[in-house]
Amino acid sequence: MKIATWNVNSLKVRLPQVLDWLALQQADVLCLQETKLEDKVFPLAEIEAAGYRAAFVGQKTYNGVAILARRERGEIEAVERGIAGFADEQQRVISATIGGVRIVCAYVPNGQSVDSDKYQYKLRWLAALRDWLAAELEKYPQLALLGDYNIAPEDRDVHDPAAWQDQVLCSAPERAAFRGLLDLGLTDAYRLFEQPEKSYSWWDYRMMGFRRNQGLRIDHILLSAPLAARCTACVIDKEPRRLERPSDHAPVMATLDAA
DNA sequence: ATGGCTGCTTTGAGCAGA
Repeated sequence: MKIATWNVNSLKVRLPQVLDWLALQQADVLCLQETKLEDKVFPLAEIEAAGYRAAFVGQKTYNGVAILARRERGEIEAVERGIAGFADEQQRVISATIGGVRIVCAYVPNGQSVDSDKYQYKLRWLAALRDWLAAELEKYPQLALLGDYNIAPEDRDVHDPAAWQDQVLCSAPERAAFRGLLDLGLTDAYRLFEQPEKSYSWWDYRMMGFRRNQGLRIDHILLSAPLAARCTACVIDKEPRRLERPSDHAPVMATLDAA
């Protein structure tokens, strides 16, 4: 079972790339962030025509998340939107069960800068996510949290750690929040395996960030212990970032052995 | 030192992203 996450920065613009990527990779589950689409205009027909089902929640202009699942994998079950107990107008979380695996698709707030109100919202949001996930893991021991975390967990996930030190995406409180998720018993699938140095999942559109590999690793797949035991690979696919009109994020994909 | 790109918005300059 191949499960993946991709911040597409507008599904309206990136839908052809998403469909091409699914056909190429044959991913079973793809979590999308920043769809930027209201539910009434979500391209469900095109996705179904490609052999996938979808659960989604969105809004105009900002945020928006979706879970796509290959029809052969069966129904998308027990769909839940948002973080229970955390009222939030921003559509950043959707969860569902596919093939016995609880999939949580998350778009963590960006935070803008460490001295902004948005940063405080990000930290509150992450605390609520952790508390909610603690309970979800009791209900669903086979749980994967996939998405755009907007956190580079360690300096090795940053092209220029000195420049980014204490900046948003890299600050100590954000990294502590990331470790708080690991403390729930989750494992960073990417770090289960030997990986190339200077591996990133996001590159700034400006200043030829991608060509110079000036990036950050901020998109992650965290696995509960039973799933980590089944994980045989985790990769960042940089190919879509090379396309015309790319998202600024690359997809991340983990492979799980049969249970 | 600043902004450097992209997508979006009751179309056009400003926002948000990271």
